[in-house]
Amino acid sequence: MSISTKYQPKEAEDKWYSYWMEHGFFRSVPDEREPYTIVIPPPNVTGVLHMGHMLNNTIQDVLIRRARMKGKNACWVPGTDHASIATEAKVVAMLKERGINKNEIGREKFMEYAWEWRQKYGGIILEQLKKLGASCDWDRTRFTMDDDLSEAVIDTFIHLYKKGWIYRGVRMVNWDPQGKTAVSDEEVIRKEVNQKLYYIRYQVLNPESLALSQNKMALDSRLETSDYVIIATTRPETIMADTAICINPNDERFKHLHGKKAFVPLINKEIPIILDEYVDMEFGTGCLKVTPAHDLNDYELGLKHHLPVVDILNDDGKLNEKAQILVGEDRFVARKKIIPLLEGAGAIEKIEDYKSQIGFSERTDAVIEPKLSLQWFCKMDEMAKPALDYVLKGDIKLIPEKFVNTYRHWMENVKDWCISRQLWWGQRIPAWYNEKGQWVVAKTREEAEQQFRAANHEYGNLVQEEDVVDTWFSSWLWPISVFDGFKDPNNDDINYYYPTNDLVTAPEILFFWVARMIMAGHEFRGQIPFSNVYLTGIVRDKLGRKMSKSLGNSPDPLDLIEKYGADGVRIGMLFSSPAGNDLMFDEKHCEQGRNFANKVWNAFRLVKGWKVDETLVSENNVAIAWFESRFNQALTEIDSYFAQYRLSDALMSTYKLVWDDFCAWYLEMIKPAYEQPIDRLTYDKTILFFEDILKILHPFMPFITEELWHDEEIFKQRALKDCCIVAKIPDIGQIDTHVLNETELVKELVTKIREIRQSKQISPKETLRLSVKSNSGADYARFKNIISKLANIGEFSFATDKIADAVAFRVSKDEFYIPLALKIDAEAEKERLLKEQEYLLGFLKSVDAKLSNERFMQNAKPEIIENELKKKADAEAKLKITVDSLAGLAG
RNA sequence: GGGAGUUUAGCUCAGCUGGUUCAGAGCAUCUGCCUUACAAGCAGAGGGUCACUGGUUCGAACCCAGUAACUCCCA
Repeated sequence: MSISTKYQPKEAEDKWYSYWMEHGFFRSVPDEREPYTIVIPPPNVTGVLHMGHMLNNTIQDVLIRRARMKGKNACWVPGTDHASIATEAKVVAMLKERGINKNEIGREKFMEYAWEWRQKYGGIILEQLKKLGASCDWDRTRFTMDDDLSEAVIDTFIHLYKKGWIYRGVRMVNWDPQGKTAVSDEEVIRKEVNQKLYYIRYQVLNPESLALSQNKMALDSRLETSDYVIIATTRPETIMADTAICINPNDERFKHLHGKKAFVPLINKEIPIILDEYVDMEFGTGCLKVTPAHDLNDYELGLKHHLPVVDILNDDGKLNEKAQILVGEDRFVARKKIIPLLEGAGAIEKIEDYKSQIGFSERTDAVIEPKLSLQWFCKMDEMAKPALDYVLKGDIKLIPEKFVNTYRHWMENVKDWCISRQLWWGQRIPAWYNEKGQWVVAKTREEAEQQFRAANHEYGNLVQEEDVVDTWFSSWLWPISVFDGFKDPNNDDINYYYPTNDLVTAPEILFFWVARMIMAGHEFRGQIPFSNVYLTGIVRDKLGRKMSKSLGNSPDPLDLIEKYGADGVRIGMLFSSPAGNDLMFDEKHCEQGRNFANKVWNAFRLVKGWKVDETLVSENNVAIAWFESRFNQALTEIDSYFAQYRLSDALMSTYKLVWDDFCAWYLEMIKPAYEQPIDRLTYDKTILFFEDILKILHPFMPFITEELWHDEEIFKQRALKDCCIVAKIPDIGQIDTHVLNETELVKELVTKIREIRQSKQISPKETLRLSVKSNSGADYARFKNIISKLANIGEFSFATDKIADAVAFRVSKDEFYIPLALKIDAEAEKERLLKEQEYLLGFLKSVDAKLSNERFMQNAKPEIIENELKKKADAEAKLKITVDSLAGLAG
């Protein structure tokens, strides 16, 4: 035999991926078949493939390949999203390297560079997906900033604005001072950070001196009072923005402060002491400084108590004139510099170490600043209702189901969506301003002018809104826009492919992507966008840490593919990755996957080496009948696992069918002796089995299966388009439970004999004699060949009585004897039998206890009782054999 | 602080509405094998007080209550 004992993935992978592409197997166009559609969660254009993508896309590819092989018209739409913040950051960095400043070149020029960047690097991740074997319809590749998709974004913006669901308002947003843009809650990563908690004294105004407050002398005397409040803060640089001190009205310690005022240190600003039960008496000093411009909770408190808002920070995080001191300093520098100032003023009580959660920008890693700003918002409440109902009614299934609770919780407490971003890379908001700051929403300048004209407003120098919309405002349209459902709402594609079938994504984006796609589906098509949402877990390392670039604990997927083959890595990802559970990634799984591919490869080599002798008569009919039934039984299991989206279980069933049943049992049963030929019937049947095995393996391991599929020696020459990728998954055939059950007994028998060899140190090469006393009615005669071959039995006989001087053992109710030249250790044998007897008696006792319990007999279902009776009968039969054997030993 | 989830073999996980021989799988471990398909392998074996405590029940890994530890989401 010439082929290698080891499967070499590399060559097969390149060859077959190109072959599939050339022959258009990934291509889908509407036809009369049932569609099966998946739209890819578009990866970020700036991204490179990471382990999360590997898992996610392996799952999608398994689903899509299986659907294709089930005869459906399978369509997997690929693409990328434009990721405004990340991409803009990359482009800015690129320009900086070339010595270009974004603001100097202006918007239009910047966009040219950005497109240039995206042209160059934007496709990397899709190329990487091909290495994995992803069978996407690449002709349908879309990008969220393609003209059509962008137009859809603008049109939907206008549509929602007209409905009154988009509005402008001042809100506290998460401000990224480095990216100089608002980011959504979901783009803020909270991390525990070691900080300091500063205890700062605020002088309390002495009311007795109030009357004298007009002159400076009097002010000094007022400040001389020893009465002060202490607040605890992690952000001393914001004290200049304080507009109140808040205490809990129930706090006995501070009753004397009710109705008084305090002074902000350093700037001596007078602020009221207000009362609110919001303040936690246990935390810090029980006194809270209220800084409405720089803290979300304080902002709400400020609204409630009608406090002024003093914003002391610029967009870049530096202090402005309103701070009065440290103007122009960065917030962190200011924090350092203000401490000595406060110390000098005697305002620092103490400083403690403190741990707290701080928000960081996902994109720039800058500390997020809560900031008040004028933003565009999309109202969520009305859209949330139907989107929630789809899931609660089960029109859309979340897998695993536990996410329904989380989904409901979020949808019932949904907040309006801040959709504007202070960036250029993205769809520019279609709002137009005149010189007076009046504005309209319109698709074009001309339309805007018309609207201004109609309203009798000036429209000489209209300026378009500078901000773009959030990237998710494109992504939520994805399942519709990839099929041009906005541009041409009644086209063949959208009518055929939409609603799509499955969406495979991460639970982290259940809300800001999945939920919003459901909203968009309802709002713009009156339909769900997909029927099932399969939520994958997070890929973690062995220690349970999330894989991330910063930790450096993530292997490069392409290196893994290089090392273990794409098939091996796919298998590795799917092992132990039940839906919704995190996956503790271990390279060992990939190794296991590679080993499995190699196993299939070698099984193939075995079969390939056989020569057929047409004159031989098959002796393998039982083996063939058994494997046929076993195969169909496994198919049933696999189908049911797929129906439940339990892919790792489906894979495991397939793995065991191939490795254990086919390789370890079936092939060993039928394998001719070395260099001996095989009969025609067995050979042909085995080839058919092999072909079926390749088919069920294909969704998991596309490359090796396609490679073997085209072996001309075994399968003859295939037509150009006769490929495994489009082969039909076998239908489930008949299952003969009788042969399955009897074979299980035979397998157990063979294992027992092997065990006896091992324990008595008898070489597998030494033939043994076996006598069978079948009490169960199982027909061991028809398994004679199999048993002889697998257990190396030379003489096979049937007995009606016990045989003395032989190793005796039992499988189920049947008795077996192996006469040995060795002496049987009667004592040890007796001990073994006594132990068995003891166990059986105990077991019987427990069964009898149930059967003699009146309440059990009354309450238990009939089939349970029947089963207990059967257990009793079985145990009694076994007991009798054991007792007889003991008697024989004694005699 | 609010919500959700997890805890079963050394590791990763199954275990459906409680009822099949003192709980299953894969990996890892141990023992014996280079038996001409495969050492990326073959054959065999060992390994668990189902987190803890109590309750319901004829019967609990499974249901209920409490405790502990961990994880995630929201504030």
